[in-house]
Amino acid sequence: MSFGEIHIPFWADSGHHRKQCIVTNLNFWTRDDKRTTCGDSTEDPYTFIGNPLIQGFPMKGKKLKDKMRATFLDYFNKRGHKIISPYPVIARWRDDIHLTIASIADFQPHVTSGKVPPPANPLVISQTCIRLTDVAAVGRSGRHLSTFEMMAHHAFNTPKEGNVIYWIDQCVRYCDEMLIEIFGISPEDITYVENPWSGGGNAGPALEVIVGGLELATLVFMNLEEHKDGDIIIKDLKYKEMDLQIIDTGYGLERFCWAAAGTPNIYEAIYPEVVNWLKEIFGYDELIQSLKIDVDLNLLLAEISRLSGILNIDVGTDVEYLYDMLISRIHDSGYKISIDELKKITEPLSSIYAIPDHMHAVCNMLGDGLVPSNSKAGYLVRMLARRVCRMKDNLGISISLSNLAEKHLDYYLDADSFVQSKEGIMEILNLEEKKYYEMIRKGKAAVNTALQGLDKLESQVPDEILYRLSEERGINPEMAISIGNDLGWKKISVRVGFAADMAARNASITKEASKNKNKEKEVKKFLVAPTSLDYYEDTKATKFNAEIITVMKLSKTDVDSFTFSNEVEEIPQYIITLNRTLFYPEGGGQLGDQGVLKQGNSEVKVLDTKISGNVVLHFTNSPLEIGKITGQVDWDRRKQLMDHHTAVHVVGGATRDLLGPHIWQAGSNKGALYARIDVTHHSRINRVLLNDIEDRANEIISSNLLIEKLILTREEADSKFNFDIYQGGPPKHDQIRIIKIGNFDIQACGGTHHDNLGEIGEIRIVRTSQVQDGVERLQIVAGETAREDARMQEQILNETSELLGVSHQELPKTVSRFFEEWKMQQKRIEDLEGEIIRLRTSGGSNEAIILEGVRYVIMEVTGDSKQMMSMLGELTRNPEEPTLAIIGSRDAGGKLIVAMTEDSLASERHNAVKILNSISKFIKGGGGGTSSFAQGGGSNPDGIKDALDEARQILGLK
RNA sequence: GGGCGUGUGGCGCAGCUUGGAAGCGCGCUUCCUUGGCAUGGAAGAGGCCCCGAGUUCAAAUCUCGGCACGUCCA
Repeated sequence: MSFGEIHIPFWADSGHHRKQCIVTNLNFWTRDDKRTTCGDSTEDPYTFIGNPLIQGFPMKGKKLKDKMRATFLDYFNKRGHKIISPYPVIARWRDDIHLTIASIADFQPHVTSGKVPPPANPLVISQTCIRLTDVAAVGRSGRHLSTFEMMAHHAFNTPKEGNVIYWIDQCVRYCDEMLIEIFGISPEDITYVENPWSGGGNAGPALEVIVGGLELATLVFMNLEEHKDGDIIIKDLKYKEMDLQIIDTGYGLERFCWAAAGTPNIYEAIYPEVVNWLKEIFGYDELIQSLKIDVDLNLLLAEISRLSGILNIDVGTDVEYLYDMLISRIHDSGYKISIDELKKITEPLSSIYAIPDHMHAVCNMLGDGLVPSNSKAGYLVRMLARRVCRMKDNLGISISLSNLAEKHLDYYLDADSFVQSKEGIMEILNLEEKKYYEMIRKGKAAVNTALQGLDKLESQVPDEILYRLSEERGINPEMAISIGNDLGWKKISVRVGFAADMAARNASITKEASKNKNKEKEVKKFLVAPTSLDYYEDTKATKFNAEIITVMKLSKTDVDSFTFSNEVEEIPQYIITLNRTLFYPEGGGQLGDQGVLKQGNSEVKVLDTKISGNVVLHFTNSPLEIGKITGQVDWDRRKQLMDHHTAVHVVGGATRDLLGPHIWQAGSNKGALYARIDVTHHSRINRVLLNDIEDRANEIISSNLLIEKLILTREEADSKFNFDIYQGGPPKHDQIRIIKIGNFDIQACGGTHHDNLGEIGEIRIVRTSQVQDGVERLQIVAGETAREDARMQEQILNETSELLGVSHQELPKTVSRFFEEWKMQQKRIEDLEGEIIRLRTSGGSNEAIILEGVRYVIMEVTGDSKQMMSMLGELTRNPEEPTLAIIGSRDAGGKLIVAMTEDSLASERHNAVKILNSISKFIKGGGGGTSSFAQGGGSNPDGIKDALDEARQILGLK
């Protein structure tokens, strides 16, 4: 028996036979003797359209989903499965994925690795998932969704410990019984296709459950893990059997709904109200009537769904190519319509279908407290929002994003269960829509500029231009072309295959990037006994006795493999490890402790402390002998670090309090000099708001709450608190340390904290900056540093006041007055210089000589090159008075400028560069320019006079 | 996390490739045209070319750093 084959008693008990599909060659199990295909092949059309497969669900939309979900949960609940509430759609407990892509993702990696027990066993759940890999197919294929609910029953077995809840046989029995008894599906219609699953380091046999041409569920029996000594080979990777064996199932809620509704596609089954609303606003019925085509629209749409199920729609697929495929198949099926008519029917529909799907994902993501951004998960929601904007613009309907969201929330979601309020979601979407249209507006200018060199009759736009517009300006190729058409390049179009090339280009760039990423520097492993971390017991203790385990000299490359903060004053030379320590190692954004280690009469400085695995590394300036030591942590610094760390929690809580539940810590850093916290927020935080946050934070501090420190298991922590305890990032251990400041702020955190809030004293928020769109950085100082900061500011003000001789209050006014005056005086100097030139060169002045219709002005002036320029402007700009001017200045090593009135007698007769080159040697320099204007400089200002004399000589003026 | 791009009168932008006199459109001021408005015409004011270093005789332009902003990919 080869891997992936599934032989269970149930097959014989229920009359199933194993067959091989004549199309896909896959093996499958069926009760139907005559069946030759597996059910999911190109020869298996949907049979349920217009003829519901699942009985007893006459409704559509949310009611249908609710009843379907309840039915599923109830079936498994009655069979011993505990119902688990769905997890958030933003996978904040993981650092490898942004979105919850499957129900099993809820339990990875902590439960699936065996470290943490599952919340219940067995369990049943209906998990909202978001997958954006096939987003291009949504609305077009008839079945793709970017957001869906994965209904699932899971069981976690540890056969080695004799603990098996159930395995393949029972799992299939549950599934089969439910489909037949609960959903009324006839037994002959069900096929189970053997199709083993692998991915993400795990693998196992699996069954795809196909009914009526539609894959309703997948049953995965995860029992293998990737291992270098594994004896099972799948897709060139070695696997071995796991201790933990998992029933991982996935039933597509929306697909069940579709099969129950029998609509031409999945969207009509779950979003009927919004689809009809959009059709009405767009005028879809009128469009169809005006086309005067003689086909049954429902049958045509069903046919498109069926064909799309066979054709592969991928991210890089060209829409044009798809239509070519589709139209020939539709002609084969006997429909007499042209490709243009087909496009007119389906193009608007693809948007009308995709909009509610995208809005469902957008509302779920924003509802979970996500803030749109230009990176990470925030970018994904922005991308979806922008797709919706583009689609509604293409449809030509004028409904705002927030209106779409409002409608969607009312029909399909329970905003009450969201972290973010309905108003919050709408506000964010209004901001997003504004940003989108601003991008389009700027994009128009960018397209115009980018196309400048292109002939208006040209039909091809160079690929590079389109790539750049898309990557730098967010203008996708279709949009760029359409803007170009409006701007006068009537003939240009997106070349066939461009989308695929662009996707390939992105893929190769990504591949290249990940290749470089894998070259990360190797961190030295320290294979010594774990250090006892005694700093948690009493965060105020600073003096301790311990024994040295190792002393290691650091080489240059060793030093480079660590990153030291700018608070580390000298480059460490040694690493000392101890059996126990009170030195807190850098972690959770809190910098490492400093201090000293003493041994007899020797004393070494601890410059920094880090942790590697569970070994604390003390970075020192000198070595010590193996043996006993006394350690002393620098308390002033530690106290400051604790002030800052606790302050960061308080400021984070205060910000969330005032700005809303979407405030999430995106990173933090706590040093002795200052601390900073990055928070997710959709707008810049101005000083007024910052003052409010600062006030709120100080208010909390003066309430002197108790700071509780709890140690819980991962299970306890997850069940007792919300996911927002993981502000500092996904948990890395199965023991969770909770820092609880009353009910104001509760977080999992490994840092050192005070016992009472009052010990911080005072918090000042110094400034904000933006780390990326949607992430604000608050720089804060607390405790002694806060007072020092205030003193420093005071000093700067004092010095400035003294300099200007005015009080603090007068400073802004005075400085701005000085700036204005300076500008006016610059202007005045320029005017006066012009006036001087005029005086020196007019009337009887001997510095201007007129020779054969050209005025020659050769003179020495004062001023830098900018000032000389404006003088020359005076001299040579008037075309009525052809002038050749040569002026020199002793400024900065000597400067010479030769200029003449353009297109005049003067410029006809002389060449500025030639004149300059023959006189610049006197100032030991060079220069250049155009034939009517040249400037140069040198290093010998005393040569100016000689240079000007030489010029007179050359020009025959002497 | 990685890449790319942008910052120039009040507003919107060009110039940067290849260093050599800071430009365009709208707006603003004054005047002319008109019964008035729309409009048309003429003249004019308004620039630390984001900040700081460097290269250079010379930087809006090239290099590096900072600040602000945009965008794509994972």
